[in-house]
Amino acid sequence: MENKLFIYNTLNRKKELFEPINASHVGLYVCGPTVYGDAHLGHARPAITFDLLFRYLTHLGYKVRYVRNITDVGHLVNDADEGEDKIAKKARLEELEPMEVVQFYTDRYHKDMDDLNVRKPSIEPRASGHIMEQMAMIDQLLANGFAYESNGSVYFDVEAYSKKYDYGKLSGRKIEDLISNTRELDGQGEKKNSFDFALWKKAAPEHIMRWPSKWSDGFPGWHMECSAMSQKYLGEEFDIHGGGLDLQFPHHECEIAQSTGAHGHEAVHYWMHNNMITINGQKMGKSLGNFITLSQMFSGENDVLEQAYSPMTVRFFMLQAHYRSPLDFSNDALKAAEKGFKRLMTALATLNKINVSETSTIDAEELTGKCYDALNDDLNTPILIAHLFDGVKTINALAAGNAKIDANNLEKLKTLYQKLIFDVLGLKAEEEANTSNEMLDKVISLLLTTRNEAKKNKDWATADRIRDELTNLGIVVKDTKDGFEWEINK
RNA sequence: GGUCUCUUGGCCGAGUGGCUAGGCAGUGGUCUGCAAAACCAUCCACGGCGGUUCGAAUCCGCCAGAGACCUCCA
Repeated sequence: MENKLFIYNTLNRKKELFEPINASHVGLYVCGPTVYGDAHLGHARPAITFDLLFRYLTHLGYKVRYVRNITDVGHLVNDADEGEDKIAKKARLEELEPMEVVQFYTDRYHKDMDDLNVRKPSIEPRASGHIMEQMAMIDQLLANGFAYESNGSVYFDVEAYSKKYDYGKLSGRKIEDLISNTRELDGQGEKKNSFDFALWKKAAPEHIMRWPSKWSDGFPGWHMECSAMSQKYLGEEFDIHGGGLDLQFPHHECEIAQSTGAHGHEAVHYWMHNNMITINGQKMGKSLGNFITLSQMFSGENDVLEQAYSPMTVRFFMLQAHYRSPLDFSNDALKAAEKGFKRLMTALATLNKINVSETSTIDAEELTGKCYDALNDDLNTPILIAHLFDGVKTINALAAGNAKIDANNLEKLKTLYQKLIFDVLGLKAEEEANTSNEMLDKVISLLLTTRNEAKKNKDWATADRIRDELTNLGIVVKDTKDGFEWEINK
């Protein structure tokens, strides 16, 4: 395959030609959700970004193993909760088994991802199912002298690591800066240095989720799971690791330190980070309480929302911005995306009705080249979509008879749109509500047929009355040349 | 406080040292019995002040404003 894909590598802060370790295979790891609540708009960003990457690499002919984890253990809550596990906290509040909570929100997450047409990863490992692997890696770090045990917990020794390797290379941080900038946290007294991080944490008595180990009854530290699971499924060295920009430090920095400390070399060749979703210019986040869940987006049930937005509207909205740019939520922006998406899909339908000519005023090859150039430039979907909209103008001109296209070019154009819109961008036609109710469809068709007969008889009063009454009921009537169309207005 | 990023037209959002981004909205038009929808055309721009340059919105500096990370976070 021709390899022209450039990826922005956070490690070097520049776009680099993507060259996989194995010419035909790609290993991709992405940090997945912590399943203690519904997924919000922010979760959709990495899911869609790396779904796009997964789809594009597959489209290019690579065999991709895409691993996206489920975090169901280990993350500490804020200090008010004294280190209680997030999952355990939720479980206590709702009097459910921790794993019941995990299952509930994992299922909800999967439903949201399906709605967004996000393809399932090849492997979706859970942290709780990989305690052994994490303990083994901790052993390795202890043996290599980059970790120490303290009061039943095990910590990563950042100072020792820094003597040999560069801690902070990913996020551009220096040890000296870290020394003065760490606040007091639970268990600080057990650590040699404030910036050391937990590999294994001894569980407090009230802590429900715990596993026995040689150090203590406890649970793995915040960052172990990704290092251990990526290694297990993708090897000690693999191609791409992705995640949200907010995970760059400390999470990904710690992952690098853990993997390097355990194996003597780095694991990841390309680090990719998607930017944040903001609302009124501020990050959308759980702790800020300003998030909109995906199911709320789809149903419209949130005070911030002026209406419901379909999953494809949300997906298209995100693809219209570059994944490394912050993206601000607003009703106006979503409405614009909704209309734009509709225009694109309408043109796609038009494309199938175009007549072939002997000659062609259209060069499909040129448009194809532009589209792939955009994708190859660090997945520049806004540019790609701009080119697709230029193509929409062309398609409409063809349909109106203002341009000509031969069979060869038409076939190329159709293939291009099919592949890019469905396979790569992962968009899909959304079923109109009217097809879901056959009875309603028949009744309205009857009414509109009657209306058309009235129109033929120039009985405008009757025709308008039917249209107006339907409009009052929330049904929009659209006359066409050979009949009518209708849809339910939201 | 430390590190870093950003500032584009009514809104969203690309890009670039000189050549139309694109979408939505607005305006005008085609179509229609009228409308809606669709389609066509079109207005509006690069935070402020300096500098480099033949030429900068694009490079550099300063100022102003916004944000991210430094703590679980997508």
